[in-house]
Amino acid sequence: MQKQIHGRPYEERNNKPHFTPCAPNAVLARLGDKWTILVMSHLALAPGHRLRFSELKNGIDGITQRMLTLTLRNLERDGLLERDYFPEVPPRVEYHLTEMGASMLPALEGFTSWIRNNWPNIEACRARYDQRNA
Amino acid sequence: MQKQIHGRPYEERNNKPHFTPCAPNAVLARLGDKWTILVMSHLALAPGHRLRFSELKNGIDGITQRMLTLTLRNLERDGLLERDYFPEVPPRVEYHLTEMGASMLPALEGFTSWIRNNWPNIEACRARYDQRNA
DNA sequence: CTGAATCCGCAAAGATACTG
DNA sequence: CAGTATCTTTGCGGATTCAG
Repeated sequence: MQKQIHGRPYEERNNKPHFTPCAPNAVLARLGDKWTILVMSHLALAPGHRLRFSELKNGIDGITQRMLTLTLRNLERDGLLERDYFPEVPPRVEYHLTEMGASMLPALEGFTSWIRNNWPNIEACRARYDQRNA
Repeated sequence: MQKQIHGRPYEERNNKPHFTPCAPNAVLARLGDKWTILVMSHLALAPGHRLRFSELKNGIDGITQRMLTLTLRNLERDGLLERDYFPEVPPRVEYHLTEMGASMLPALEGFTSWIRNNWPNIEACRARYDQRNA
């Protein structure tokens, strides 16, 4: 396992940590985790790209409070969304995409359109592969 | 035609989007794993989109034989590359992108260009976030 | 309502040794 | 050269409980 600090991989060179720049994998790893795309998609569709915690929780089937919180924290840390806390009773917390977060949507959509077009073929390839190795 | 965003079909339930488990996460999860992007990038740059096992192994820093084999098997299963075995002595195995695999490169490049443009900002956001929570 | 704090199981990933 | 087999370790994600 490669050493990591703050989610960033690095290697030891001459007893000193040397960071290896690997941005694409870092971003894709986040998007590829179990819940991030679902959170981003919900915010993409929401009016003002804004939803409160409970709306996300209820809208994403099967997600636990813990995983939703962790996913939101990571996206907030990356600057893709912002957290708005309203000290009411009961408390209310809203999340909205930042400008950078919203700017990612077209690029992401462009890539996922490839997936949309090729997914049936991928599934067919998997089925054939699994059949050959049965 | 079913409603979709980011390649993910969804249906309206109580005026809210409800996503059905599907393709984009499956593909992004594969691309986002530790080695897949590196393998795809090396093949993208290679003449004829073709490299032998040892070239990939030597070109990808830190990858183990086991993980390279697993990564290649998964990509082969999805139909993104093909394995060519030459029964020589010593044996030689080459991997090359399929037509579908090559067709993914422009879309992927379009998305990763966003990453390149925004990566410095993401890093700055992370640094600020970590500083605030120190 | 929106989290944080623990504990735990399981699958993924690394290390190492062996093989056609 | 290009894998497979086995063992060990790591870390994600789920379940549950507590708190502001």
